[in-house]
Amino acid sequence: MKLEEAIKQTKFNNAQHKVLLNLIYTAGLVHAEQTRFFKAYDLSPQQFNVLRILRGQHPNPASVGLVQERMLDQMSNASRLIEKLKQKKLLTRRECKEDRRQVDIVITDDGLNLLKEIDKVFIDFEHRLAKLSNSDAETLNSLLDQISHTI
Amino acid sequence: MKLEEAIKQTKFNNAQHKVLLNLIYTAGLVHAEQTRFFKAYDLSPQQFNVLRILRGQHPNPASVGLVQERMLDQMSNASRLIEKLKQKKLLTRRECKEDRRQVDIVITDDGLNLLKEIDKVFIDFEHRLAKLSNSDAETLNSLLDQISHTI
DNA sequence: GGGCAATTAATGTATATACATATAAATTTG
DNA sequence: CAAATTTATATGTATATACATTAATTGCCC
Repeated sequence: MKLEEAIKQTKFNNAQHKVLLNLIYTAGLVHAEQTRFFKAYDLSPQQFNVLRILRGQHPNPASVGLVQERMLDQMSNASRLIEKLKQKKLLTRRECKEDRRQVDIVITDDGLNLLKEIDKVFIDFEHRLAKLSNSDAETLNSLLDQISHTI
Repeated sequence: MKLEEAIKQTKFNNAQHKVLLNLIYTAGLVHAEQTRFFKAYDLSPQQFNVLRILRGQHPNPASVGLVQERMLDQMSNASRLIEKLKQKKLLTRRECKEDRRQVDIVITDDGLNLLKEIDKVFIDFEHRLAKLSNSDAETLNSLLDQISHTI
């Protein structure tokens, strides 16, 4: 559902004001769909994000800090997210030999298999969410970049 | 900071995949800035949203349901948000005479004054966040509409 | 009018998040 | 090399959110 219908408002102060509402609204929709999608795998979108980061490093370990700096929203709970994934046996966490402040985090075979399973349907899912031509998608990316670049 | 720098990733599967990351990322930045902005008024962005909805109805009362359906993200805690604003004396809540299941919610003079104060700087703040030409802003709105329309 | 489904709001609960602080190890500095 | 500083991670706490459930009231249908 488009913004106007969703919030029952047809007039906006200006296009910039509407952009901000639309951005938050649309991102919220996308986030909700992603949450629903990943629920079938007992993951949150962020947990999936972390697993993908770990796969990118595999077979090398990653530290909590490395995961955190690559996460989409860098809040302070990478620790707890990782703990959750460890409980599900999707990653291992052990003290780093070289720097005992750090922990070595490695995705497990279970984690890799889960990602492989998700891979099968993930691209289709993303294209369903972002139903845009390549050129529209590129335009959208560049406009979003304009915003994030100045914040 | 742009997406690529923020998540230290320069290659994406395709433009659609990047759009989804970019959308969540940029909306997160905007949301964080809004949270920071409203903190000076001891409000959350959602609380501000609720106050504006109530001002739109003033001097008529609004029900919890009406507020909820106009909110940007319609979660289930409109009740609790309203309770918070009542504690701050920014609105009043009383049983609705016509339908005793409902409650009549009205913004107080304190609430209206607070909004008036925020109004003074809010447009500038929004233009700083969405630094786009009118035509770019309109393009962005239409691309976001394309996404939300199909979800 | 009595019983039942639908509506409205509030609450319970688990998890997520923001922000501050704590703890421990490494690094710098005098 | 000891003290102070910085860095890496974990934890505490308050609030936010998603989702399910409850409680009260209304409207409907017979």
